[in-house]
Amino acid sequence: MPTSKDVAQAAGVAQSTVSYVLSGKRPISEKTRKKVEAAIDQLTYQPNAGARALASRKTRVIGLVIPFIPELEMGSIMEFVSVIASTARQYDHDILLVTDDEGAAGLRRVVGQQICDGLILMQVEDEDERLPVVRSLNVPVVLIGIPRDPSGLVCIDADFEMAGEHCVRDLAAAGHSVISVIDWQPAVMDRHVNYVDRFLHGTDVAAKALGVTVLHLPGGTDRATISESVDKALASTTGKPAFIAPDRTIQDILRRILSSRGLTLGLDVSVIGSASPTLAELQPIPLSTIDLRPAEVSRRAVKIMCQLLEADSHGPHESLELVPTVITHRSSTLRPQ
Amino acid sequence: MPTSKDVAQAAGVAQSTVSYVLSGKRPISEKTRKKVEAAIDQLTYQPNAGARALASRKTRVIGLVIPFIPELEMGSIMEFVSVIASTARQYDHDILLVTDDEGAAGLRRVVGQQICDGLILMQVEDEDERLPVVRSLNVPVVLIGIPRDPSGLVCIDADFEMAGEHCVRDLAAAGHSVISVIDWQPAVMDRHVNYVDRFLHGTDVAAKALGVTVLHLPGGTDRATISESVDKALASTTGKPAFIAPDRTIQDILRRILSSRGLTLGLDVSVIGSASPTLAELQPIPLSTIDLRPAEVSRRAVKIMCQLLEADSHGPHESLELVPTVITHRSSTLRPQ
DNA sequence: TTGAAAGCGTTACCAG
DNA sequence: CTGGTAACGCTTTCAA
Repeated sequence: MPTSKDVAQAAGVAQSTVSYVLSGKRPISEKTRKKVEAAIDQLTYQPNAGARALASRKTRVIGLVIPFIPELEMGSIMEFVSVIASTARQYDHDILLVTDDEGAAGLRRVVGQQICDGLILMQVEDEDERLPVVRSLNVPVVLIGIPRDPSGLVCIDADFEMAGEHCVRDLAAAGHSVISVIDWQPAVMDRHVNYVDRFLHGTDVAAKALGVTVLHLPGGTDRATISESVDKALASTTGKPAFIAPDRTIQDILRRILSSRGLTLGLDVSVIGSASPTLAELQPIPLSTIDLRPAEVSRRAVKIMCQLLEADSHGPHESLELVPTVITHRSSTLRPQ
Repeated sequence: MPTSKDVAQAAGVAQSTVSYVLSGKRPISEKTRKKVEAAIDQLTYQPNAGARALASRKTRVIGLVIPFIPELEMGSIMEFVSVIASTARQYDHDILLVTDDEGAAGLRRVVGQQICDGLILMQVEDEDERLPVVRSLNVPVVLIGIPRDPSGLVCIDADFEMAGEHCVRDLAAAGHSVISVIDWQPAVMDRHVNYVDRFLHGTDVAAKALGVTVLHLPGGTDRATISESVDKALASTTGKPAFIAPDRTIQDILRRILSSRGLTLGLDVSVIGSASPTLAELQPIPLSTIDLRPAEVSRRAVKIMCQLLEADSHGPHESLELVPTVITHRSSTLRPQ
């Protein structure tokens, strides 16, 4: 493997000049730049990351802490991971995976060994045990999710409250006055992931504003619970029933229950739920879809991180950004079941 | 941040001794080891990864090349990623994400800059454009998937042929003499991912051996295509129809089509397909499930990689390992739709 | 069993 | 605008 020394020799300049050509940190005459660049791609030189990190104290690597929760929708996590990784590349950074099963020790390790310059945490919970650690870590950290106490932290997430409002407004606009919200699955509820409360709060706010009734009914992974919830919903609705089902697994079960009762989605009953457009293409949610825009959230998380790294003013930062959610109307493309 | 020099000073030994205590590459007296260890955790010393990489020419990082194919089951990719990352940690390595949208250049970059010591490629296709690159890369590479020409490469994958055989045998044992295979979705078929052919070949082999008939019918993401396939299947079966649907998205559509025709899964019709155990839990596939054991494939891929890194005999290696698939019988837990 | 010192390949400062 | 050189923090060889 050629080194910058080899390049310098080949170009007949000093090693530092090679470095400056690459970094652009000082003016270089057109002539020597050409010479150096020629030597670089003749030798197919690539700078050694370790040496660079050692000398510059910057790894250009961002640690991404991925959750390991079997109950969670793996597909949606992957959407974050994938977008985060490609966005990082756009800012000339790489992504190192930090699995959550290493726990807080893992965070200390990657930061302590200076394997990465900053951390992005996914699936931040209300009272997250990792928070005290990251606060003390002295590197930039971006949270995807809003903990109960976000003070001193940089947080970003989808605007779940807006999503909840969207849903209720959309159904109210369609003429529904009683709307049933099927909760997330218990595994999610129990973890107190903060977005659940925000979403539900959004539905309540919109309900109050519009003078419609919102019923909160338990969800679950078994037909029985949801079946019961559907019973309750149908009993308390006189007109066409309306459902909000934010959890994708539950949407699926709900859809089957409704169709097994002979209710045609979009015709006899309205359902609205969250899904990314691509996924909605494959498994359409009837009527409308809330797009929580995971890709946009991911992109912004990386962008914020890279700005923090750029600035690297080592004082603690604090910010809270909510990415607007959108409703995608899909009624027209709806195929009756 | 404390350095090994600080540790050495605090322990009253040479810097090299600290290094040897950590690496265990030469015998250390109990006494000095104690002193050094005390100093290490008193200073909360952690070795600097960059410096270590520079001196030892080993980063202890493995590049994981993740596919970006929107049509693909994101959830199953995440299962690989997640297991690969935690297994790597067990071998004291980390995982760096390499997104496939960087293409072959990305591989050259991470290896050239010596950001990682080896590469694991996911979703290897029959004629994969990345193969010539990795062959020339001079670092250990492990492929998950079997390309048409695996010479000089280290490959590992689920034994899809065995999976195909399993399915046919299972259905034949249940009394079916005509079995319909619904193909993967076209997006997958078109990429010529090698496992499709292997799976289908497996079904044919078993069919021949057992004297049953296997029908190959087109799959897709739209109801119409699959609906047609179901028509054909029903027309050519006299007894209880049997389906094999390896693609998860297609399973879902198939299931809905069958139930909309009043066919109760497991009772009027047999369906068998692949699913990870967790997913099967949520959406039980009637009769049986083929478990392709992605976690096991992932673990072995990492293990092989780490063995190659250990050995680091720089000659090209070649091996081909198929992880046995299993059939999980789930009939007992089946809830009729 | 231990210590001293020479790299590893960059970056960045100090001169010119 | 460019060159020389001292770090950066570790590993490893050579000596003792």
